[in-house]
Amino acid sequence: MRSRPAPTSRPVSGGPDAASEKLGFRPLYAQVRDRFVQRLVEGAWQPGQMLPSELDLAAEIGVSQGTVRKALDALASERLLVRRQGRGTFVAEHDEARILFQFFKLRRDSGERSFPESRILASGRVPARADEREALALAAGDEVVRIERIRLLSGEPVLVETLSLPATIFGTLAADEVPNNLYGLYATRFGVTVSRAREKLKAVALGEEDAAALGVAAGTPALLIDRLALSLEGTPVEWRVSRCLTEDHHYLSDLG
Amino acid sequence: MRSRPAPTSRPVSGGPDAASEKLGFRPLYAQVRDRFVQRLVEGAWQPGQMLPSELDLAAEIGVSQGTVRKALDALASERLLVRRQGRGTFVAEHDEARILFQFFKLRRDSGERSFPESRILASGRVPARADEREALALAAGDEVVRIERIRLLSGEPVLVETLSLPATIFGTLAADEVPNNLYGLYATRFGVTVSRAREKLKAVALGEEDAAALGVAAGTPALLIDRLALSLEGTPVEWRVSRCLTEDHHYLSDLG
DNA sequence: TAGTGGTCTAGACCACTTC
DNA sequence: AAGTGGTCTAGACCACTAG
Repeated sequence: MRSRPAPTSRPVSGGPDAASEKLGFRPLYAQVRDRFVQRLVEGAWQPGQMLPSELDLAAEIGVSQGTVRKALDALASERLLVRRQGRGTFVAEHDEARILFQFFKLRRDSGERSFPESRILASGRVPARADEREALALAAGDEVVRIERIRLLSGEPVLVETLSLPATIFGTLAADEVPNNLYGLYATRFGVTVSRAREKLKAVALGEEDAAALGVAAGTPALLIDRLALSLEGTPVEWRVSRCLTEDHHYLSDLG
Repeated sequence: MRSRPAPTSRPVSGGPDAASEKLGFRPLYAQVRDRFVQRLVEGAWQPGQMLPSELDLAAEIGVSQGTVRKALDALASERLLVRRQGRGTFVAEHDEARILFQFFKLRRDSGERSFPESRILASGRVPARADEREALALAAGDEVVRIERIRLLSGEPVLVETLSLPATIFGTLAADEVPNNLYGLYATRFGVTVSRAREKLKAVALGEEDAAALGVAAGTPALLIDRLALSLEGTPVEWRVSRCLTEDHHYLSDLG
């Protein structure tokens, strides 16, 4: 686990050494965590796969079980792994349940939540606009896959959204293969795991087109959600701007 | 620490016992955590106060240092305690910096965030309306302290809000003593710690009064934030409905 | 220098799941 | 019964802060 001296058979007995020579100090369990993340990024550990037991991992790396445990617990709290007592530790999957819980904050006012169905309005690979280049950190001349769709809850249209994806990653995405659960597709087809996102919310008046698509009058107030989704490595992989009707729905945010 | 047998001098040697007799199983560190929360609720540990060291607490309760550590770490992750290496463990305070970070999600579009100043429009103790009774779980005939105020960022009015507080707790709150940082006052004057809140967001069109107060045209889209704040014990202590202009501001939500 | 929290280890036992 | 993660303990040492 240390970065400099060649590990002998039983390397670590106290704390870190190479790390403490520098000013920065990175605990052993954090280094182990990073090593595990690397395996996820490389795809050595696939979604749904069961990891070796804590003791096996500890023996392989040459640290104690407790240190491996801290690393695995950290990754579980980041929702990259799922731990189940008696069964094992697994790589998290982007199934609908997880998306619904982690990334979909819109609820019926009654409190129930359901996964929205989607209807594609337009889709294609086009040169990135300036705002798309800025959001996704692209260079001039880069392309994006741009998707416009409408989403319905219980059959009612509640939002229209525009998605912009870097063509360098998603260039081969065809319009007719856009599923309801996009993040699952990103993972299985492109090996990209969306691990977190930041959303900026505003209130706006709907324009003519959006209003028509949603079947309401132009000028109707709508919740604007500007989402930037980041991969495991922290690079932006999706920019999504949604305009939502909030007559019967709300965005739920838990603080604290 | 066990709930049934009278503890002798050195009680615990393995795991829980009384707990495992029942179907439910509550780990030792969770019981220790609960015991610490109780001290916070009772006010035995005051905001800003330094706690005894881990070893002292462990000796007092009769568990190992590691178990006390897990309990303290849990409370620190709930932001009820603040731990600082080399200094000690302290009871968290509701200073402006914490409020700004934990409860105030409105940002300038430029990204900077600042604490808004407040201007009281109206304030008084009145019978609770039906919606207030429902939000705060009050009974018919109960009273609330209702406050209407406007808040400004960099001198610009950005939101109007209505706060409803149970009079049973905050009945003695006078209009002229409402500070900018309310949660700090709740803690110091009423012994109530706001530990978490849930917010529901919608987009609405401003009514005549709100629009006039904010100096914009009626019908301007605004972000409606409906916040219910909960105390340490989990009881609702404040209901707050804000209408925010989002021309130059947005609500920031981090997912993942 | 002393005291605090933070890390790491080692080993025992408990709770849960599966065979 | 075997294997997994979860809890608990005990003790050593490290990093940070303050007097």
